[in-house]
Amino acid sequence: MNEGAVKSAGARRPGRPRTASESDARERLLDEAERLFAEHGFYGVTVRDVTRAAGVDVALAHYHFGAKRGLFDAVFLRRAEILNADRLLALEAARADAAPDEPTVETVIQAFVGPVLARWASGDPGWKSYCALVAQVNNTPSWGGKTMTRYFDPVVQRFINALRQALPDLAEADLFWSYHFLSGALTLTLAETGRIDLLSAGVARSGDHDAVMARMPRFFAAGFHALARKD
Amino acid sequence: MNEGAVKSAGARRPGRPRTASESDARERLLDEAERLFAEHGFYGVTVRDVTRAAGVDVALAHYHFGAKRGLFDAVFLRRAEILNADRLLALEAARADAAPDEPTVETVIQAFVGPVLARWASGDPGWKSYCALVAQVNNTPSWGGKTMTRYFDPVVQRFINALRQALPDLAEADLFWSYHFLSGALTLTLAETGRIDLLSAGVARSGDHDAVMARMPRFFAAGFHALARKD
DNA sequence: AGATATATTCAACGTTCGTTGAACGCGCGA
DNA sequence: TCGCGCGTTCAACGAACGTTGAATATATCT
Repeated sequence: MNEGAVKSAGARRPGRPRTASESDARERLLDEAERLFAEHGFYGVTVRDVTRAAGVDVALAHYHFGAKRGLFDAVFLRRAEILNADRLLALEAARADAAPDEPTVETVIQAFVGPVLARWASGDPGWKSYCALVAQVNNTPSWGGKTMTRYFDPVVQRFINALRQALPDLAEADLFWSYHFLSGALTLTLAETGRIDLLSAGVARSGDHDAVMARMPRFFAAGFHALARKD
Repeated sequence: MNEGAVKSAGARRPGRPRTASESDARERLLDEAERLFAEHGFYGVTVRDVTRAAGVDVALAHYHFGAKRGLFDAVFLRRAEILNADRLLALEAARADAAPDEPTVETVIQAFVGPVLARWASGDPGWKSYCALVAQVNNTPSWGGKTMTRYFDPVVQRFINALRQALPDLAEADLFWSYHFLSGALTLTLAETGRIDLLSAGVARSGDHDAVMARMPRFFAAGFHALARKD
């Protein structure tokens, strides 16, 4: 008999029939890769780390995803699509609520940060990891900008347009820099490094979704408006 | 004769006498490590990458810095001390300018971001790399928070105090979250990933120090004030 | 049941990793 | 001038790396 896979991490039910496409080993590889990449970065994780955590042979990762980078891209793509759909829905809802007016700056920001913060605070550790991963990529100089652009900026452009309509007096450069500030604050929040806990001696807690949601839209709406004022 | 070190990167002047302690190979190792760590992260760079770039043998890195992590820490510490001193000086200058009043929120923010943005835009590639490195560490979940706290937060606390004095009505949690937002925006700026260039089709440029300095203090001062308003 | 396709493991490849002990060169104080 | 200490190179260790071709197990189809 097969005596490999000594410490199988899987909850694999042996009797259940399964079609080829719904392999749960593949899903487990994605989950473990997500967790490990988020914690240690792309180069800080080996393919063997991932396959060991998933309880499968190292060759299986290459069978499903090709090279190591393919595995990373698959991880990054999986939830990006969900997040983009969430955001577009939230933007449309904000537009519907405000009709026949355009939604306010604060409402647009809420539609932008709300979906990701909700997933982040949902209790699903997969989403927590994914958010931390995005934060790291967004601050990676060599290939982070291009990666973020590719996966997220088509939707981001829609939000930029909505912000532009809400702030007709804001210069174009101001608009993009303001979004840039928002993006940096959001990703640092999602990184959840624990620094704010230490700095504030516990007054503010890294994972406090409600605290962020209560402050971020108002804080950044004020910033956008401040740059729009010409004085 | 020695035929190693084929492509020596050094501008080593052969005639100059030098005491043991001012070895420029050591300095070159720090410079190259800084550049490479900033670009690819800690795990994305091998000790051999660094020594090859510095034009020295791989064993020399271990002689000067012990393990790989020692090299990284030496890189991180070198400019942290300079930056902290810069910031304290700027804070004192702001206080002196405002005396006998307390400096405004916008002035304190200026004293916080001004020194690092000035170094960042100074044209010294070493400082550019260092800033990108800090950005990456600040967004690293596993050990980033602790590292930032250790090297920077003693000085940050002084700025927090100054902000507290400028905004007596701001609740403590609001104060720390506001700083957190500022920190995220600043580090994403320093990361200089080029994403904003792509997103704005060139209207905003990643490395544009003047653009950031002209917007950041006003933008974030407005954010701080917005959370202080109780409505 | 037998054939077929997909999923997974086995075993190994060549390379590169971080690290180390010993030797070497050389300026400087005795 | 001798030797001593520091900076540096040499040569190599064992381990771990990403990747691969072939063998094996499992599920589906005829």
